[in-house]
Amino acid sequence: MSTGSTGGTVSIKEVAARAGVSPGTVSNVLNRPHKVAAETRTRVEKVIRELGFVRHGSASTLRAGHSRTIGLSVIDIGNPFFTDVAAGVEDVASDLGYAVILGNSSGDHAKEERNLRVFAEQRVRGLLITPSGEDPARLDAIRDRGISLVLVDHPAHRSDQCSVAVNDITGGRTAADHLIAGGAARLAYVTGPLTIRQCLDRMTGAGQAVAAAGLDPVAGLEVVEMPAMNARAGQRAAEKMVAEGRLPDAIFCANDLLALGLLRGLLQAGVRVPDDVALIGYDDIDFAAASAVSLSSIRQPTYKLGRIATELLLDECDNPESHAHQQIMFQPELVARESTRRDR
Amino acid sequence: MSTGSTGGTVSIKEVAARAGVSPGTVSNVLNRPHKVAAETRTRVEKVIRELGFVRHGSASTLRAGHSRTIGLSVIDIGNPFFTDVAAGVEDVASDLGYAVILGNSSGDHAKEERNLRVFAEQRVRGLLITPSGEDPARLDAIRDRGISLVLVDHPAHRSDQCSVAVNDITGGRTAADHLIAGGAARLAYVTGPLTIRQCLDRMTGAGQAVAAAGLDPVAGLEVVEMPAMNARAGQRAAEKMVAEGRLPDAIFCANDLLALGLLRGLLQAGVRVPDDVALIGYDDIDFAAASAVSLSSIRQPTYKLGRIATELLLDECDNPESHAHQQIMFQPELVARESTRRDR
DNA sequence: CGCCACGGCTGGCACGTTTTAATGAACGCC
DNA sequence: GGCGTTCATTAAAACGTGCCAGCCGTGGCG
Repeated sequence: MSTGSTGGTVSIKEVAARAGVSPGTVSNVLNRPHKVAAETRTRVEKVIRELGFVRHGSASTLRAGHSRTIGLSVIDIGNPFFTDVAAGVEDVASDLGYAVILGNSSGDHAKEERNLRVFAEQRVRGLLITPSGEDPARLDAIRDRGISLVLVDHPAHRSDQCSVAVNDITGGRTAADHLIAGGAARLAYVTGPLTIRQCLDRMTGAGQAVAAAGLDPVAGLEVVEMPAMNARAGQRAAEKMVAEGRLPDAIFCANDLLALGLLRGLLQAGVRVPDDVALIGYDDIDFAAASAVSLSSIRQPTYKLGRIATELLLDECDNPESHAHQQIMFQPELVARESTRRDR
Repeated sequence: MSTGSTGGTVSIKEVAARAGVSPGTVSNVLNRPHKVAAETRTRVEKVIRELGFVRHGSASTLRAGHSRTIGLSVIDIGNPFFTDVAAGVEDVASDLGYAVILGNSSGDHAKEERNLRVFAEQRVRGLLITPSGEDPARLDAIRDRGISLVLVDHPAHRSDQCSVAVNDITGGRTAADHLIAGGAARLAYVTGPLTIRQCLDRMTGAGQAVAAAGLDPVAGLEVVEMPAMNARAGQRAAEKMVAEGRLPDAIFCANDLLALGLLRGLLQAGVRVPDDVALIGYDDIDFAAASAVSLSSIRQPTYKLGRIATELLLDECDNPESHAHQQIMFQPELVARESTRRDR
């Protein structure tokens, strides 16, 4: 522990005075050490340590015109999918000296708007966003403000923008194919709002699989749309389907939270999984493997999504000339477990 | 959508010019609207909208001497416990116009240090921290810098500081009592590093229960210390205990992630839960109820923890005089499920 | 009628940093 | 020995906002 008991805050000026140099030199020590004579540099660094000086980020941002923070706007921080993404983001950002400002929209459009405003006020260097709705104009407005943008889990609709996504149509088709291969002829798709692109794409993929298998495109895929995408909504969906007495052969859930809730609801109602109904989720969150009946799912490279998105973003920020915009699309992967075991 | 196509950034000065007032008046409109005549105010507000002006947070921070951001330092953002806390924090902060900067230490002391440095650079108004180790001096150093501090999930050791915690000793005792009441005589405690206070306290509580039940204080509570507190560590603990062939009557895990991993490991090894071994976790995360054998646990008011911590912090920031420091201690609650069912 | 009070607004300085042009010192070269 | 060159450092001007002192005009009161 050093002597830095200055009580308040210590500025570059005080460091300069104590080290017998000008403030400019201290600034150089901080930002362009190579431009400073070795002896001077070590002397200044010593004073910095002694005084416990830490650079005033706001002053720096104000002068430099840009900050060392990025914004991360997600739809539901309670969903392990986004948590994994956030972990990837945080790791990369932290390594490169950036701070991450977290914004959780809870699917609420107004709240997302408010978060974006906060990001704008903070003059974040860049923004990672999982847009909750289709609204290109709003995103363009942000870009016009000079804030770099990378779409996370959402393909870009223009080539001058980075995005990192996973093919949800393929994922939906893979899931439905798997269920059909297991012998299901009547499928249900339990989803969140279909205004969410992911939900819609996964449905599209499932529809393709149903059609390709020669099943009835309407009766073959019943769609159950819930207002939320958490475990509670899944449980309610189960209760609803059981109450209405029309259970399909197999159920595909738009994410694992829905699937886990649904699973619980089915089991409580005495429905056996996979014997009575097969079940598959989406995301392959950690808890999918540990559930009552281990849950089949579609795995996405979540952590990697966060890492790569952040790398793209910071590359765009730090090397604006050499940066090449990329739209990266990963392919999801089937993870078959007990909930779709076919030996029935 | 307004006409705000200024391309770059628009300052208070331009707003002032366009509205025919001085910059000071615009500042007043933003910060002390009541000091401005209604007519002038609406005119300025109109221009603000038209130009798409958004306040430069850094300039504001620099001048005002404090920012509208708070730091949140957690140990593992992948743990639903912390996610719930973060959700509570985000909700309150967002409501009061504060931005949350997220720092995830992953239990890494150096990384936590680095995050604290970033927080200091950003001149966060306050800091919510779940300290990963006992190091009061470091926290005091932060307070000396004038940054308000609220300890989350950790009782304060001094009365001039706010903290929000849950009684872990009680929780540990409750868990062990429950296992003993179920007929267990030989308990094991599977935990993360005992340098973590929570792990230690829960062990202390369990030890009290063992002693109170008249069991052997040594043989009655075997301690298995793992380097991490996630599902993987839990699974490894199970494999280890099974391999060594000495399974206790009941296992108490320091958190649900460990317990879920352990549960999976036990089931894979053919050990029946609760028939062969009873199992209880800690935190009562959402997924505890949905696991293979639904998991008994100790519930903590997680979301509330985050909310109240943030409310205390922002009260301390915004009303420094009237603020009364509080050390809040919640009591945890037993949630009994299948994994400790006693009819064996 | 003169004076004061007050509401409403303006002007300008300060916050801490970065950056650019200028300054000084040291040095080799014609 | 003067001169250009290089290197290390300095002085000063921004960046956009918040705050304070002060200005002006109006209206009430003695």
